[in-house]
Amino acid sequence: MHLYRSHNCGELTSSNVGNTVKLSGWVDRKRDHGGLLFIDLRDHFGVIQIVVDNDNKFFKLCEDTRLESVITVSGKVVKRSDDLINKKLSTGEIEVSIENYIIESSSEILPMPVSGEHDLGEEVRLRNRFLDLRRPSMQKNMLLRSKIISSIRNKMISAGFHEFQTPILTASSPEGARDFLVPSRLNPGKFYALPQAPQQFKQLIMASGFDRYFQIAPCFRDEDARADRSPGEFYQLDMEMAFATQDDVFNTIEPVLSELFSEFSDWKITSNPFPKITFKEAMLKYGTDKPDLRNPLEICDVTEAFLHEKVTFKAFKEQINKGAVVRAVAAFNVVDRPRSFFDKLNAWAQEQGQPGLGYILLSDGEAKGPIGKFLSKESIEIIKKKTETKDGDAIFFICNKVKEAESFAGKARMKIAEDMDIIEKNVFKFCWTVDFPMYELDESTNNIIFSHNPFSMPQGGMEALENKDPLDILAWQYDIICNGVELSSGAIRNHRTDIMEKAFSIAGYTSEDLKSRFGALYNAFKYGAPPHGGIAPGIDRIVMLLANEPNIREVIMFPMNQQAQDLLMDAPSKIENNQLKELSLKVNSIDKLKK
RNA sequence: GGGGAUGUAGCUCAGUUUGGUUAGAGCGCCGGCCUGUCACGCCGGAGGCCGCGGGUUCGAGUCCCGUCAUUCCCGCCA
Repeated sequence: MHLYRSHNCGELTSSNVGNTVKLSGWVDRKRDHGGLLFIDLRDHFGVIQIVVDNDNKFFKLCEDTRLESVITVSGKVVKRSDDLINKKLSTGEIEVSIENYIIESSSEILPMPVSGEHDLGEEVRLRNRFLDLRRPSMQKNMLLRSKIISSIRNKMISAGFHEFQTPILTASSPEGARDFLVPSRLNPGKFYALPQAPQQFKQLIMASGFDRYFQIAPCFRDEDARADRSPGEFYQLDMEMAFATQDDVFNTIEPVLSELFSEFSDWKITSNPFPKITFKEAMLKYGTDKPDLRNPLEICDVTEAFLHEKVTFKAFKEQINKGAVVRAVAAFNVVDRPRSFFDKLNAWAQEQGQPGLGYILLSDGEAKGPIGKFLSKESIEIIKKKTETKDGDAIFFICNKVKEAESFAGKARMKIAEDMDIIEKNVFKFCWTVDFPMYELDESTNNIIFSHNPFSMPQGGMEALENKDPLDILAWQYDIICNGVELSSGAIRNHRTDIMEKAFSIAGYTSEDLKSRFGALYNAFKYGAPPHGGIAPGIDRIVMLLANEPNIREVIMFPMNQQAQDLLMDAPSKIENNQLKELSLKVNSIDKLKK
């Protein structure tokens, strides 16, 4: 018989009754009855009950074995009598009566519970991640992650893509997020950067004549964390296609995502093709470029209704005269809600730093509510028509400068729907946000800057760059959204050096800037580059959605905490002086350093 | 960098509103009892810098100031 096991802890059934088996695993739980002792033995595959009588020579040893110790037992598989069957366990019809017992590795007193599902503090979980990961829910998440990645690889390969690795030690890129830097020993004073994404490499792969590239790519960005943003590093399904239009990219990635989501979830999924919403429309109707379409409420502009001469609502009128707009969120069938429903929303708005959340209630053909009395018949008609509301509905108003109004209306839309409990459940709602603007105005400097990726192809190409107002130019740039979570940005790239120079010059860069900052790409594109485009959905976020976890750390094996510290490995850590010396580095104000 | 929440036993938390005897519970741990449990049960015990520092007070887990840590959000994330 094998040194450690003949079976795993999850596979034995009543068909094995009478067999002598050997099992290894962790002591999940013990129930000591003095004359009789039960051990729940757990491994990756399941849990099985081991039973020992007190006339067994191993009884005392079993009693003394601490939880989470690793043991090897052998014994006979015994059928449990009908009244002793445990239906919660797949192995619940049987148990193993031990004939031999070996402690492979005994456990000290645990710093946190392992068996059972407990709410535990993040810190203790991360510091003892190897224990945390033993818990069935974490085993399940990690397995899901593995299967998702494997499935993605299969789908991409069968769609004609090839996986290539790109460098981890590369050059710092001037655009985008803060880089993680790595000092070079052989080149004193110079630094590598970890890639924020393999963006330039994948475009170089296209310029190198490969047709369809993908990679489960590690990406590194030194930015602050969020619940859905792991600090430091994350993974993307990075992909790029030669001779591709925007629709080609959509038609390629949509089936991958929808098949993936239906493979790993029972929830309803948006059918292909996913709806496409322009950036402009998204900002108006949803107040964000990542609309959560599970929420049926929409925003619309009703500025016009408040301009009417008979409207006496000065608070809005004065702001409108200064250039503000009024956005409305219509909430259907809320007339019977208690006053507290509206008061709570108003209080919430004030917590958000707003003056409040004004509303009207349509009832008996009239507009009631705090703002109702200021409105004229005509203006109410305009509002009803624009918001498509009727008696029984309420309309909430937000008046502010366009950007602020959009953003707060977006928040209010979600908050109102949450309070109404009308956000659709158990469903994945996908959409594309398309037609992002190529440029935007930097409000602090009044300069025109790239609004997203400077390598996106402007819609209309050179002609648009030469003739249009830069702020009106759209880019072949798109995001894919699921339930309000941005899974990825992508773009059709600018593969023409002449259009690139023009595009950069509009944002205030000279052709020398372009060459020095993005020399490799610029150079490569001088010698014949295919039109190309791609996208890079975030793997961690996909797994998070499919695992239905609210926090991305639940689907990452060894995540860092919010301060970008690995509590298990104690990273980042101090290094020896001779290491610094070898790298020609000196650390300033060392007394300020923590620990 | 800014804002909110939290910080009490190894773990999860109560106690803080209204300052007042020796700071409690469950799990875990140690000891005892228990032959059918499966979150086993029962009895007993150990375990506390109430995050840290300062202040107010006769007296501070509780009030005030500061600070640190964890977390969520804003900024940031082409």
